[in-house]
Amino acid sequence: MMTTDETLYLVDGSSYIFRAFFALPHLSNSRGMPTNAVYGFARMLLKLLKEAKPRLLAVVFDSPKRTFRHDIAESYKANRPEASPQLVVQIPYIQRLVEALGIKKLAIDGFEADDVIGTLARRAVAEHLACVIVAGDKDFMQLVGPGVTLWDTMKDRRIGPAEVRERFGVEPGAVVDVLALSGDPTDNVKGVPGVGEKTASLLIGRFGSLEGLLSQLDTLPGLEIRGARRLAQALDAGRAQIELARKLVKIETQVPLTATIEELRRRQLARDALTDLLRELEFDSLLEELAPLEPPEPTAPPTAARSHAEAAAIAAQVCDDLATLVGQLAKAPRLALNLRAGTASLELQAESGERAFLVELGDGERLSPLDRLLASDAPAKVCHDLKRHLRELARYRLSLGGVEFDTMLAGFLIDSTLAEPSIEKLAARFLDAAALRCRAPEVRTVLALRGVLAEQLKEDGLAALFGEIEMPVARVLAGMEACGVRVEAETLRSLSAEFAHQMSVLEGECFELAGVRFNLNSPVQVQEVLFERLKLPVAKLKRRKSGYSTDVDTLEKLAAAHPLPGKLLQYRALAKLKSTYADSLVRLIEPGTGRVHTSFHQAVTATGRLSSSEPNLQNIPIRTEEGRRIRRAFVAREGHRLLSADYSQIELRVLAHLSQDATLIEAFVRGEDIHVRAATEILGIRAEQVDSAARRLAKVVNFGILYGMGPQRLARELAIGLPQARAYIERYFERMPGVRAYIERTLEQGRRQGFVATMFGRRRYLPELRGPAGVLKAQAERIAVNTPVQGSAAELIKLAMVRLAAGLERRRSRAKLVLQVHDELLLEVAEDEIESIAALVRHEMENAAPLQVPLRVELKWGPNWADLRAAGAVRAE
DNA sequence: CGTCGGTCGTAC
DNA sequence: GACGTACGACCGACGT
Repeated sequence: MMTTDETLYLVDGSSYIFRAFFALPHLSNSRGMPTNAVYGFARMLLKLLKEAKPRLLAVVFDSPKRTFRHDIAESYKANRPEASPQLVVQIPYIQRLVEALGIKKLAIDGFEADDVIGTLARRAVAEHLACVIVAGDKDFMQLVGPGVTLWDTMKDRRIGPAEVRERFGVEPGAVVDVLALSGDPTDNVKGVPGVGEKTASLLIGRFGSLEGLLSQLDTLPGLEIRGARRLAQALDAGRAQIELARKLVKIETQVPLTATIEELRRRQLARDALTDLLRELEFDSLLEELAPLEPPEPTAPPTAARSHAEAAAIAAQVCDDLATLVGQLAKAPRLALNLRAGTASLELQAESGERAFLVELGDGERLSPLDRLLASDAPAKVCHDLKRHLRELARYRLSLGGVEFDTMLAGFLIDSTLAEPSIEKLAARFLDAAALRCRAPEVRTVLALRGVLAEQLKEDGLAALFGEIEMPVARVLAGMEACGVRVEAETLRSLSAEFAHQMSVLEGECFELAGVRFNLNSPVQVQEVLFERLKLPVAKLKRRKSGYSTDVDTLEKLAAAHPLPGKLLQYRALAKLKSTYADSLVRLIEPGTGRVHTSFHQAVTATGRLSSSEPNLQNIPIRTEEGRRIRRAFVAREGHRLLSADYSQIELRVLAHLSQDATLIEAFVRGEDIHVRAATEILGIRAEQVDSAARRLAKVVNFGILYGMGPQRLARELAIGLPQARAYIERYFERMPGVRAYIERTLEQGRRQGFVATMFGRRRYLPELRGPAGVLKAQAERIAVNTPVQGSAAELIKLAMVRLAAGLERRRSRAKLVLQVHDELLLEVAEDEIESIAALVRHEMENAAPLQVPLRVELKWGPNWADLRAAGAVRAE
C-alpha cells in the first residue's frame, strides 16, 4: 500500500546527459573511449541516491524517433546540431548504469522525456504522492504545484511555486503562456519578435493569461510599457505563431503509459553488472561510493525535511526536549549559536559542552524556554553575522541579548579584503588544520574562531573599535532594516509611465536624427551611429576597449557638433531614473506595509563605510529635479515627519583634525565657509572678493585633495590650463602646509607598516606603497590618503548612530532611525516629538567624538525626503 | 541559457 | 596614465 509520505523522483535523463557532456572536460578511459558524460551522469545519480534515498524513481529519456511536436512544426529542434559521436558512444553505458543501479528507465515512442515526466507527475499527485522532478530546464516549471517540485542537482536548487513566481512573476499554470510568447531558442520555437522572457512575464502577469492578453490588445498602448504600441502590433501579427508555440512548449500530461508507479520502485543493485561496468569505464572511485547504495528499506520513515537535515551530515543532535537542553546550556559561561541558512534551524554549542545541538524553529509556544536563554545577558553569546541572527530570530519572535562576539565582523576588521567572510573562509585562514574537523557543525567552528580572532583584534589594537562601534552598530542596523522606510508605489508608477512616454518621444527623435533605428541603451550601437554613420569628430575623445566612449563627458563635447548627442543624454537620464529607480524600487516595496527594507552591509567596504543593497538606498538621486521626484516618493508615515541630519563637511573636518593644519582648524573653529576660506588662500584674495566661481573652484580643489586628484584632472574639471591647475594645487599646499605634511606622514607610515589606519585604528593594507613607482603605486598612494579620512568619518557617524539609538531607547521614543547615507541620518519621527528628537540627534552627532574642530550638523524635516525645511534654531539637547 | 566583464550612471 | 567609496542596469561575448 502506498503511503502519503512517499515521494516519486523523476529524472530528466536526456538533458542530464547533455549537461554532463558539455559541463565536464574531456575524459576517457585507457582504451580512448570518452567517458565524461557517463561520469557526470553517475555523479548526479549518486548525489540523488545519497541525499534523497528515493524508493520510487525513474530515469526518463527522450524518444529517439520523431515526436508529435515535429508533426506540428517541421522546424522544431531543427537548429540542433547532430549529436557528437563522442557523446553517442557513451549513451549505452549510461543506460547500463541506470539498469545496474536497479532504477527503472523509461522512453516512449513519439514523446519527449518532458511529456512522460509530466504524465507521471500528474499521476503521482492523483495517487497522493509527492513528486520531485530532477531537472534543470525551466520548461518544467509549468508542472510545479501542490506536491510537485523541481530539483536541479547541478546547482542544488529546489524550485517550488514561490521560486516560479519569482522567476516568471506568474503562477506555475501560466508559465506555458510566458514561454509561448517569448519562444525558446534552444528548441527553435519562435515566439513574438522583440518579446523576451521579461516582457512576456510582464504581460502574462498583467493579463493573467494569453487569452486575456490577446483579447485585450487594444488596451495595451495605454499601459506604461516601453514601445507598447509596437508591441501590440507585433502580438496581433503573431497570433498564429503564438498558438503554435504554445502547443510546442506545453508539456503533454496524457501520454499513454503502461507502467504503473509501483513498477518504479527501486530494485536491488545488480552488483556484478555494476562492477563490470565501472571497471570497464575505469571509475574506481565511483565503485566504492556506489556499491553500498542499496535501496532503502520500505519501512524507513524519514520525512523529507529530516532526511535533508541528515544529508547535511552534521554531527549536531536534533533536540526536542527544549526545557532540559536550555537548563543545561544556561550554566555555560559562553554559548555559540548559528542559524543554518534557509532551514529554520539553530545550532547551539556551549563552550564547555561536548556536543552541538540543533533546534528546529517554528511553532512559537514551544520555544519560550529558548527565548529566555537567548534574550538574557548570560551566557555570553557568539555568532557569525549578528545582524542576520537578530533579524531571522525576530521572525520567530525570539530576541537575542548578551552577544559579545561576531566572528564575521571581527574577521573583516582584521582583514578588510575578506568581504562578508564566511565561517568556512575564516576557518581556512585563522584555524590550523588540526582544529579544522571537516563535517563538524559550523557552530563549533564559530566558537573556535572567537578565541583566535579576539586575540588578533587585541594585538592589532582593534578591540575598542570592535566592541564599542562595530558590535553595537550591527544591532542598530538590524533595527533599521526591520523598520524600513515608506515608499509610495503609486508615485513611482506614475513617474515610470511619464518617463516612458518622454523616452519614446526622444527615441523617435533620435532615430530621425540618426536616419536609422538602433538600441539607444547600447554603447556599441551608439558608437556606430555617432562615429561611423554620422562621422562626428573623434579628436581628443576618451577611448575604451571597444572604441570611443559614449559617456556623459563625450556626449556633451559632441553636442556642439550635432543635435543627436544632446537627445541621447536626455534619453539616458530618463532611462536611468526609470529602470534603476522607479521600476526596480517599486518591486521591492512590501505589499502589505508599503515599506522598503534595504540591507545594510557592515563588512564590505575597504574604508569601513556602510553599503546598502536590494535596493541601494544610498544613491537615490538628488541633484536634478527629475531625480528629486524619485526622492519625493520616500515619505513619512501618517502623523510623522522625516528628519534628516547631515554632517556638514565631515571629511574636511576630519582632514583638519588628522592633519592638525592650523589654517583648516582655524577656519572650522571660527565657523567659516570652508570653500570660501580655501578660495581666499588659493587665490590670495579677501573673503568679500570670493564670488561663486571662485568658491566653486576652491570646492573642487578641496575635494580633489581628499581624493588625491592630480593637476590633469583638476584642469579638465575646471576647464583651465595645466600650468594653472598645477599652480592652484601648489598654492593650496603652501597655504595649508599641515595638509602636505600629513599626506607625507601618512605615506611614510604606510610604507613602513604596510598599512594605513583610521582614527579608531581600522587598517587598510597597501603593499603596493612599497612597490615600484607606477600606476599601481600612485593609486595606492591616493587610497592611502583617502582611507583614513573616509574611514574616520564613517566611524564617527557609526558612533553617533549607536549613541542615538541608545538615547531613543532611554527616552522611550517612538522615533526610528531609517537610513544612513554616509554623512546623513534619516529618521521617522512623530510630529509631536520632532523638536526634541532633533535636539537629541544634533547632540549625539556633534558630540560623537572630541576633535580639534567642531562637528556641525544640519537638521531638516518634512513630509518626504525631497521637500525638507531647515529646522529653526534647534539647540543640541 | 545563464554567467560575467565592460560601460555607464547614481550617491557621498 | 586618469579622483576615493559603493550598487546596479543594460549589453553582448562567452562557452552551456
